[in-house]
Formats: sequence, structure tokens, C-alpha cells
Amino acid sequence: MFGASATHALRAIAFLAGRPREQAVLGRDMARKIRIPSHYLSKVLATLARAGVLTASRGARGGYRLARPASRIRLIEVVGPFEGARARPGCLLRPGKACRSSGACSAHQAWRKVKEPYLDFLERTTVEDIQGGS
Amino acid sequence: MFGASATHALRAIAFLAGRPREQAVLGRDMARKIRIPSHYLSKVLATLARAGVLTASRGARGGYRLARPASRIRLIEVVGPFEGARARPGCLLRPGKACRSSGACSAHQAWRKVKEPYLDFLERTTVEDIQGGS
DNA sequence: GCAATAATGGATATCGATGTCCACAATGGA
DNA sequence: TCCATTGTGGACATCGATATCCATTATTGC
Repeated sequence: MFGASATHALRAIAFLAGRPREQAVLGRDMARKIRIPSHYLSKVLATLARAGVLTASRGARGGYRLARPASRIRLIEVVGPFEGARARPGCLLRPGKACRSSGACSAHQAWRKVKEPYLDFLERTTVEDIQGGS
Repeated sequence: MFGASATHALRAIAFLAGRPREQAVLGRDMARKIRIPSHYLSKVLATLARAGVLTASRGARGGYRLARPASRIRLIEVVGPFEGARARPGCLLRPGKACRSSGACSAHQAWRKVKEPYLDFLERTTVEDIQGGS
């Protein structure tokens, strides 16, 4: 449903959320645990750090941690930086268009039943809801 | 939500469904009406023809028509040939895996609320439900 | 200050999706 | 039969996403 980068981001965040927050996790350890190429994961994590979702610290005893408690990070913040406009789907038949009730496309009614739960998922689910086992 | 090819397919099918079925529509006319590059659309339509969703006829008075009444074509038949496995989404955090209730990933419960309406949309919505104005 | 540790940024490679072009095959009508 | 019409198939170009590698920068502990 999401691209590889956004999926990697979700896996990484869910993993981090399942660990004590005061203890930083090394990039290479995380890569090994969640089975993602470490050089690729580092790019993903850098993007999440820029987005303010996690913090990265260098040097000995460095690593990554959540920037906030998992219950206060919504999934849209994790997925958004990678999916961009895709994380705010509009009209089915005219991608990129708003497709409001007035002047809606012919698939509007049927598509709403997918779009609304999808937006709800991104806006209302928090990282705590998907956190992995420690 | 879908790739460009699947979206083009949906637009073309919705357009065709809004026309009298006994009258074939020219590829180039359809391309102009729904604003899709005609050379690309022809590839998409060829795929749909192979999938048995529409029929193509060559020569004078040729063109494309629905293979069946719009009410008997489900969207999965239109989208499936282009989206492949993406049209049957499984686990959020482990793409490609089944993620059944037993041994489910940590996002299973939250993700179900998106996945189920999505699958319902593809399996139960018909082309008639999204057909365009004539 | 020095050495070890770790993340960062840039360059590059690879792959699939998107999009274009054109010669060819098939069809219908005169 | 011959020609205009119309879709088909293959080759090719382009672009963004995915992925890899390495030199550099920042930080900690001694």
C-alpha cells in the first residue's frame, strides 16, 4: 500500500517504540533486527529525524530515539515525508484534484468508503498503536 | 492511490460505460476526451482486452467496447492487471506476507480498518457504480 | 587532544513504471 | 482486389524509487 521507504519508516518507528525510550538504538542494530539494508535505512532515518519524529545522535553511545512518546506521534508524520501527496489522496479518477461533493467525479461516492478510513488511519492512529514487541 | 496505468484504466472504463455499448469508441477519441496520451492509452486498453474486460476491433468502424454490461464488471478486474499483488494488500509492516490473526504483525488491528474497506471496494464495486456521464 | 564510534551527505548504480514512436496486422468498404 | 482505417506489438527513452558505497562530520570517553 505504501512505498518501500514509507514501509521501512513504519517498521523502524514501530520497532523503536517497543524499546525503552531513554536508550538510543544503533542504526546497524535496527537494520539487522528489522531486516532492512542498513545503508538504506540510514537515509530513511535521516528523513524522519529532519521531520522531527526521532532524534539522532552521533558518536559513542549515539543512535536513534523517538522525539516524543509513541502515543503522541501520528502515523501521518511518519508516512508523510515519504509519500507526499499520496498520503492525502483526493479524487480517484482525477488524481491530484480535490473532488469535493460539488462537481465530484463519478466514482466519488464509492471511493469515499476507502478514502475516509484511510485518512482516519493516518491521522488518528499513533505509533503506540502499532508498536512492536520489545 | 493507484498507479498511473490503473488510474487510466479506470477512467477509460468509466468513460466507456457511459456510452451506448453497441457503439465502438475509437482509441484516439477516448484519449482526447479523458485526456490521456493516446499511445499510452492504447497499451492500457490492450491489457484490458486481454483481461477480457473489453473487446477491441480493428479496421473501419472498429474501436473498443465493454465485453459485458457495466454492472457485471467488478473493479478488481480492471485494476488487477495493472496493480498485481498491490490489489490484494496483506500485512502493512511485512508487505507480501499474509498477516492473519494468528501471528499478526503489531499493526494488524489498526490496518484492518483500511484494508477491509479497500478490498470491499475492489471486489464489490462494479463499473456501473463509477460510470461517467454520457 | 586523540582515537573510537556513529550518523550524514553526495555520488552512483539499478530497476520498474511511465510515456513515445513506428512498422505491421487485421478489418471493412468500394 | 485495393485502400483507408484502426488496433497491436516491439523497441526505445525517461524518470523517480530503491539501493549501495564511501568520505566526512560530529560526539563521546579516555
